[in-house]
Amino acid sequence: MTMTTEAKASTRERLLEAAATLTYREGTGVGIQALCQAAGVSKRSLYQLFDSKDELLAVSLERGAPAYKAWLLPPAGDDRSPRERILHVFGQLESQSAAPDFQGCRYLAVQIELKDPTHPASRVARGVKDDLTGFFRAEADRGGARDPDLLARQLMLIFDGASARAGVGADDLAGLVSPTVGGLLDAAGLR
Amino acid sequence: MTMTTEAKASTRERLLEAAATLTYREGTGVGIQALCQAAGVSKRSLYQLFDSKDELLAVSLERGAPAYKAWLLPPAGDDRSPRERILHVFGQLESQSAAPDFQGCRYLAVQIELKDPTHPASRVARGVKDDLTGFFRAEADRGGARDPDLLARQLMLIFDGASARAGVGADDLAGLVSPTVGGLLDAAGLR
DNA sequence: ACCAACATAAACCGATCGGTTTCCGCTTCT
DNA sequence: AGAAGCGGAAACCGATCGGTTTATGTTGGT
Repeated sequence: MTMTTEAKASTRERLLEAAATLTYREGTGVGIQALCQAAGVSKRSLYQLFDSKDELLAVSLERGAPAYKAWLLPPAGDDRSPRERILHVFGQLESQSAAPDFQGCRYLAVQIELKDPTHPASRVARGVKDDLTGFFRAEADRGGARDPDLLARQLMLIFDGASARAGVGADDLAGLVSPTVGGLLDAAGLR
Repeated sequence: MTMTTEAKASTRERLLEAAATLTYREGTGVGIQALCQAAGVSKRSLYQLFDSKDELLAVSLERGAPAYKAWLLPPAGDDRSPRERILHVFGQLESQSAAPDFQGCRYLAVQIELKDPTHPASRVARGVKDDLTGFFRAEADRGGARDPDLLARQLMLIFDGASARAGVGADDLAGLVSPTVGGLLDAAGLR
């Protein structure tokens, strides 16, 4: 057997990483030539690892999702209150928005750029967004919100709005997100 | 004189209209071939009316801005309260979001698609967004909000968030926007 | 009736698109 | 050492990109 475990997984990983980086910075319209060059991989290798550019984008987005969630969401077995756990998410967003290369939530951007909701990458993006909505609703529920579904939708409104505004450089979110979310949680009666 | 008034303005107008329609539906990446075909105009005419595709996009966006504002904002000499005037904007957004071909705010989409903020079309889009922010701030001020600047930023958060969420089909905004904005206005002490 | 301006269709330009194929070097196993 | 296969470089495919040019109407003014 040829080292089944431990694997370096290099060529595929480099492609996925390059796809993640370049499509975020330049949009989903980046050429596969640029992708391959950035990854140091030949087009030949690309097309024997993936069926198409679309699939590469989708897999790249999907592979990055767990890390994104792990970074955005609080640990599962957290002892903090739902309120604090929800605010944690927005704190992460706000801190990320300070980065010089921040361009907003990549999953939202992908859905906007690829107008077609049936595009594989768009489907993956929608799934990630749905997961975040689910987190909000679960916490809203746990915190005894008056209308957990409504609160979850409101939080997503703020999340995507903040992400988009900061992503296009229209706002830096400083002193904006926390009070807004706080007000929402108060109004929802989140204990 | 060759009919200075009354003008049919056909060729240029058709191009601007086609640009508005197609870039909204398909994104800023549409080819000029498709643009010309939709407008029933030759590429030659395009390039003697505009310097480049980028300029065409920018002019198209700019030409549509007054109509957009007229539709979105309440009449200038309105006798309604600031609160009602602000809610009018969100009512318009919500009603627009029901349309089957709604894809979110085109000015936000343009900024996200063209990552480059110096792109002429991106500059135009930013200007329109700034105008809306200015409207919110003016109304917040007039209504005696505790912190008019903060309220304006919050309202833009909601506006862009709602536009993006509805645009990608993640939410239909029904029963979501009005209570959320209402809560914000209450919290800001808008009389 | 003639002329000038404008708009069209279509060929053309070099560059790039997504995707395929050929060739060749390098590693790795036997 | 020899065989097998992975992966990189690069040519190649037809199509399209943004943009230019030529040649052919078509129109309206005098």
